[in-house]
Amino acid sequence: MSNLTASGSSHHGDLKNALLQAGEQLLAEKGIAAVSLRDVARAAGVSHTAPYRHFRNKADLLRVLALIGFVRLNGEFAEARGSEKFGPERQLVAAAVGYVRFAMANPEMFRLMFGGLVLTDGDAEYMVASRAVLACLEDIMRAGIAVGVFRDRDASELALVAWTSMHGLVSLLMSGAMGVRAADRDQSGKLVRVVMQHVIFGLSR
Amino acid sequence: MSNLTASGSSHHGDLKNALLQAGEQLLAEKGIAAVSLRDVARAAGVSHTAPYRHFRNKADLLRVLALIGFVRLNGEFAEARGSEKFGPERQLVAAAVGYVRFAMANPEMFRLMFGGLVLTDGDAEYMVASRAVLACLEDIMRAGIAVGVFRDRDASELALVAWTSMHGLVSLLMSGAMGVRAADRDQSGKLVRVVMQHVIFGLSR
DNA sequence: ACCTGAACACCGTTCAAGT
DNA sequence: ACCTGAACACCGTTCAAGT
Repeated sequence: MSNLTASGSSHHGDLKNALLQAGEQLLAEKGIAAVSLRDVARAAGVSHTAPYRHFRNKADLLRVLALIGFVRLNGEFAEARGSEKFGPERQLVAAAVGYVRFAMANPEMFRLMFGGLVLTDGDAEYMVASRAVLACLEDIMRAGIAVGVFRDRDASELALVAWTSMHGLVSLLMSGAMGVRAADRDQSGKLVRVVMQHVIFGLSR
Repeated sequence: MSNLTASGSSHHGDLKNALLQAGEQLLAEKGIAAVSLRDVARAAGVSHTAPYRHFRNKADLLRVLALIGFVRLNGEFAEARGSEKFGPERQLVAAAVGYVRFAMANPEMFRLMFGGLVLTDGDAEYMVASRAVLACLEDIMRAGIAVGVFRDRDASELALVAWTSMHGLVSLLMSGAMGVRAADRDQSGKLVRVVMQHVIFGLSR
């Protein structure tokens, strides 16, 4: 009578991954506020107490989900940096565009990652994951300083400014505080470029 | 037998305000995730169905709470601009410092305002409230352009860059993604100045 | 008009118990 | 080791009913 709900064979070995997969899907579909641990378990085809074998509680599952989000975001950044035929400025713009694209494609994941609902104030894994994002930007800035296009300051300082700008832009865009509706993503591309143009101008010598 | 819970005489006329007041306090104390409509009603000394006379549902109460937050934030900005003896650059730094101070003093309120949990995707009041924040920054930028310290661009464009930067900084700071623990607010003051210095450099001619 | 109490369909979490 | 089912103390929301 137990309905094995789609999403492939799961109930044998790696229930943990099945739960995370179901969680990510529910997060994207129903939004962070509407995702319940019982729903996740249901979607994975197990009883609602089974998740407690693999996660301390609901917050812990969400925390791991956020970490997965950081891995995805890092991938987007790495891709931007990978296009080495571009100069540092264009790599920085590409990173910002990737940032926006990631947030637009996974809005609820983005909220989960930066909404502060998950944070244990000093969670080691979370800090490692988020620092990796900053590190990728630092690489770009360092290269730009070496070539002489960016100001000769601490690379981490410049990276922080860059991250701050693109994060603020995306964050405001997605919160709705900028008055841009969810449907108008085309215009946002232009917005990103305008803002990043100013930021790069400020970071350049 | 009904316990009239502190917070002054409320149960007669303006239950709506009493509920908002209780809501704001609970939000600050227990965090956005832990605030329940029943708790709010309890704190206001009424039954848990009474709030429905004044708010459509829980989300509606939270939405109004967020609007109150914007009023507070605007006050902080207005104060920064009010110090007219300062030039536009220092007014901008003052605004950023005020932004940080507000977020630090009301972290859960800040999350509520920008966390996207409340947004009805085009709520009129929300858009008015958030645009007022941008307008205040625009005034500063316009003044700076007129005096010749900022680049001669659209004031709204420069204001957007400024808002983006300070919001991103505060947002990352508070999410914990920057690895700064909640206790270290002193260092953040320095951080704000460093970032804003770069931003202003980019906005200046 | 404004508030209450019971009721409904949900939660997260715990725990004894099954294989 | 891994999962289940009942149980507990909560939710948000609705609705008939009271004053």
